[in-house]
Amino acid sequence: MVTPILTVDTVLLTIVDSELCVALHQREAAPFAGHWALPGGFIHTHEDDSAKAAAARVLEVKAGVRSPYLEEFGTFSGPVRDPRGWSMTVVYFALVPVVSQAAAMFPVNQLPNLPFDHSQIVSGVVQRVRSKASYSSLPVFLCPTEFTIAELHATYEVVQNEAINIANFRRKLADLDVLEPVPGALRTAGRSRPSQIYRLKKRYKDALSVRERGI
Amino acid sequence: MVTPILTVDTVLLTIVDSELCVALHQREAAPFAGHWALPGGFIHTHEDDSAKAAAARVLEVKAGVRSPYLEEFGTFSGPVRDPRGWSMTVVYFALVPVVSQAAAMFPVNQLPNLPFDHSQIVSGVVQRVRSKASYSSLPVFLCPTEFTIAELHATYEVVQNEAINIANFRRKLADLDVLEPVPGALRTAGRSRPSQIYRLKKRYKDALSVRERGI
DNA sequence: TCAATAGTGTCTATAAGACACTATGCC
DNA sequence: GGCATAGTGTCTTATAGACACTATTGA
Repeated sequence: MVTPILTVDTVLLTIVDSELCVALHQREAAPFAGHWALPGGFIHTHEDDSAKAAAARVLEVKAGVRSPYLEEFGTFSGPVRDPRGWSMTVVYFALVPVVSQAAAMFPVNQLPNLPFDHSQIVSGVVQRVRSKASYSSLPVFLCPTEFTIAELHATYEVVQNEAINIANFRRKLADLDVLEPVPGALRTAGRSRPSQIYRLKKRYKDALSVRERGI
Repeated sequence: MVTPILTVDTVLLTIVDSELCVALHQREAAPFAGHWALPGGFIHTHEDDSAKAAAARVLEVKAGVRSPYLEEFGTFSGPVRDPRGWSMTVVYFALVPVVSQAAAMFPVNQLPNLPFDHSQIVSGVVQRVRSKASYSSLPVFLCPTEFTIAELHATYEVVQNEAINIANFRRKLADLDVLEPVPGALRTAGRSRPSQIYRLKKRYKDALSVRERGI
């Protein structure tokens, strides 16, 4: 019995210029050396405590990103997806506010051709993120640690790819109960009323708050 | 670099005497030979087209169950969960109406001690199934191919572990639009009005219908 | 004081939940 | 006819969505 090839791959998402973007990495080794692909790699059994830990390591090494929101998406496997033989990859997705220079970011709907089944993986993840955004606090992980409601609202609109009524958004956001105002912190932009700055409550630092009925 | 041990495990659920039950299998080989555990095994790269196909094969061989509703739950991995070394398992869960004699069924809240992290896996799957039941047609896969609304209602109540108003249940079930009446088929039980027999519409044979706002 | 964005209040439409009601079989 | 369960109608309450309104700053 031949042992399958086992890897982890990561889908690192962030927003650049009001567009949802994914990090790609130029492969160094065969197969597909030189091609853009998702940051991925083998599990190092001597240092990784889990597949998720391996994914976190890959993100740090290949994209310069540390401890983002990280969630398992699922596995992809089969005899033909990798030319080297029967393979399985465990896919994780991560959301970060900004990305170091180490990673090249591509808008999710203008991707180059990707090797393996990476195109399919990205579109699956984007679908999942859109879906979870519609009923949870997931998109806050695309914002910096401190932000205004207007900024978070814009983030939701980019992820959902549709206009969201800001008044109702505020109400539902209050229901989620994930944010706290930074005391005394206001942001002044132009000549309008300054807005309150918020941050995530501690207990939601790496958890989601979920609503029964949509945002 | 040491290659991880890679397996699939399955959580086969069904309802026996109004209780949600899981199939366990007595392990033949070490480690934990003789212990009750989830049906699982290695991927056979020469015959399995995917990890999911491996899970389907395991279910057929170890539990005598063929082509049920089968969904990936997630992976569990790490250096200590298997005494043989760094391991990963991909967990799939299956829902079936009845179970062949091949499998021993245990109520999910009266399980024996299970090896590896199988207890944690079962409770995770049960939580996921309960959650999906609350907004989708998932529990129909626990019913035989033909059933009455009352039977399906009872199934939902077992899965959700709470009373569901039958009148509202009918309305929401109609919204899901997954069932069709079997023409002319009625079920008579006792001296009351016979009930219409329904079956799944073809296009939902292995897909779910999902509602925005709960069942 | 006016422009601009922050933030609140409220009306309407729709869906959920409770529950009374009718329907239809067998005894 | 009456018992039992199938199945429907409808009233009340909660939530979503639309949108008008007030608040607060800088220019």
